[in-house]
Amino acid sequence: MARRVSIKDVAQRAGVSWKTVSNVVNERPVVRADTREKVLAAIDELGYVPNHIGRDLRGGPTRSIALVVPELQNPYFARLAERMQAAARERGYTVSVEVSLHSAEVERAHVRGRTARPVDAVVISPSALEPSDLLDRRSGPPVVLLGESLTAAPNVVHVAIDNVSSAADVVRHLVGTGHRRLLFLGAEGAVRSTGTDRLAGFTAASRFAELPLEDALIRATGAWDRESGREEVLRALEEGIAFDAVVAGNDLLAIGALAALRERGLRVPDDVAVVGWDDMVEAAWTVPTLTSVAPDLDALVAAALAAAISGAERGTEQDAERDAGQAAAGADDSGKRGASRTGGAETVIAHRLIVRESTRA
Amino acid sequence: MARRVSIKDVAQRAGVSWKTVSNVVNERPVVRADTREKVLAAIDELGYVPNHIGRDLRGGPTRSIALVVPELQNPYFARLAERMQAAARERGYTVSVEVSLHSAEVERAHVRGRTARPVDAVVISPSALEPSDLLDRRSGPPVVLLGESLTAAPNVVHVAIDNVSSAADVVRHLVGTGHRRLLFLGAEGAVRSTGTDRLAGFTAASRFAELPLEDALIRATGAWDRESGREEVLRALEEGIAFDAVVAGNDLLAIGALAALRERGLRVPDDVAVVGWDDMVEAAWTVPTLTSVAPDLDALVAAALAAAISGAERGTEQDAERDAGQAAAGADDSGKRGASRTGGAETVIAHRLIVRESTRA
DNA sequence: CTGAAAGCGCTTACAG
DNA sequence: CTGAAAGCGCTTACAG
Repeated sequence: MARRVSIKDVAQRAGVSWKTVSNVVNERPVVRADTREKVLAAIDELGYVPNHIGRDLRGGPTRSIALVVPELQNPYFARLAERMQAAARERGYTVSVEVSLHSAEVERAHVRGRTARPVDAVVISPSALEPSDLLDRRSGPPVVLLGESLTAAPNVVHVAIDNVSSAADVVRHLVGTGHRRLLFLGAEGAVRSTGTDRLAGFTAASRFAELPLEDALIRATGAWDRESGREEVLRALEEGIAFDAVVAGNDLLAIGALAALRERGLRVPDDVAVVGWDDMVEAAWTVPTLTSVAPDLDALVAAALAAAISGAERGTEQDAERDAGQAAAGADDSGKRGASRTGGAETVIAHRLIVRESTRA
Repeated sequence: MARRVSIKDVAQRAGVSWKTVSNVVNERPVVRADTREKVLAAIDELGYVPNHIGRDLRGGPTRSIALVVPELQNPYFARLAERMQAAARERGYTVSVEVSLHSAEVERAHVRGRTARPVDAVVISPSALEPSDLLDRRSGPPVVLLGESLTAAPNVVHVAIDNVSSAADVVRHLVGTGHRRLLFLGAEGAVRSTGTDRLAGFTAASRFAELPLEDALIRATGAWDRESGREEVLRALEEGIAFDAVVAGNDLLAIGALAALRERGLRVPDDVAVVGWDDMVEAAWTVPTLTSVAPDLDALVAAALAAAISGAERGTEQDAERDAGQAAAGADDSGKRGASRTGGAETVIAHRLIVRESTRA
């Protein structure tokens, strides 16, 4: 349909130069009140919205952040995305939700800034990313990792609950309600991840409580979804492994466990207790309802956003410094930059165990 | 961190003019093979990704589509978004997922193209949008409405399952399994919507089957989520309304109904059968599992995307035509434009009723 | 307080 | 086949 209305249309309508319109839009205090009114009126009549593309191209901050999640099928990520977008909107930022579908390539591209549209920062819940992807990068936007510290790398910070202690909390709760043979669902490979940290906490606490820790009680799953959880619990049952509780790496796996136990006629929590992580909304609606480790989601979103924005603003400053430096004399400012980029900051988010029917004594 | 690598860096590295790089990137067949190789090598070494912002600003297609959904908390929308983004990626388009949180203002802004970054088309699952929002607009991107035809408007098409007949299918299934007092959950207001169409089909089929249709059996809910479904069923029960089946406007409401019935000691499906719409993944995991109307999601995504892309391409052509016309003589090309913009196209997506435990005889 | 200039990265005609 | 020019919408110095 008709052409988009540009700053020049507004200028013409208001009878001023189009640079003046820019001054009004950007709330620069140099415009006389009546000129300002005229311009505002014209903006309103024409329904003008500044085209951010012009600004973006101009350089400087785009005020946009990419949120990269492995999938949106997992309601935890869906909720996270929804909250992050709403919270960012309030702060004048735009969040573009990118679904990686567990593709290392997609994750890498974002982390390295190899995307068609530049952003000021990327918040990523990594799934296939490897430490080297973060260490190798010679450039790229500030990165906020949701979850474990894959590795310490410059310009990368982490926001996560304390997965090791939350796992210990889970074990304590289970031991306190009389369970001893705990099956861990969702063991993962070598790269440090949410799963490896939860397992580490599980193992440490189990050892401390002198619980059995046979290999057969530590189970990997194909994926972290309902069906994988169900299949792995069925498999354990078929193998004749005895256990009186399932500690699942997330709620989806736990829901699958619930289904497997029901299929085999085992009662939850009487025969087997079940716990998960994430406190998805669904956890309050399963039969029986599901005990789960709940991250303080508001805090998580706020911290991730704050880190992204501060990274974005720092990034912009640095660019300014660097440009200034280059313009001045091509000076080597590596010292200065190194200082402001010390990475490895980790924000720990509070969590609590929401006890529901799947683990009552 | 370091400046983004631009087309000029590549040109310098390859020892050609930067316009030649553009020719290579855009696969224009005017570049000699060895020049081309050199450029490709430089692109690879530098990790150059064309900055789409430059293209966007240049005008013409951005190859990006906005998908506006009311919420991501509803797993149906989350899955839709995930699929749409993946499908679009395959076709060289970008999908930006925008959560409106049921805000009429946000929905309106997108439909009118009053957004900070222009897109080629918008696919929207409207929640608060009114017919006038579509009729009034004098400009804006091609719109694909997911769901009912709010109204016939130029440059707006619809993609949806046949909600009226799917509701009739639900009633037929219920009558066939011996149910007569059906409670409808999720009645909505005056504006035509998914809910009103499902209710219309429900009402028509009920009348045809000579089922009771008292006002008390048609229930509105606060929202279309689990808790609203639960509350409304509890309310109906408290009012002493007798019913032997619940027809819920979506699966979330149905899951709430399941919980309410369980709380009151009613057995599903023996005492009360329950059906929903959407066939969310969760429907296969509830207790009992939930009978649901499943849209052919692949077809829905494909149709919505095809409609958006064809709208986008048509839009671009028109712009070209218009510009040409203006350049030539400021000719009035309204006739031409009117013809290519005839709106009101509706694509009907196949659906089927997935029968699960919540309605077995 | 307002106006004219330069430039962000790219593409689209056009000239050589 | 390759190069130089203009312009998309905007902001950021700078001049009047």
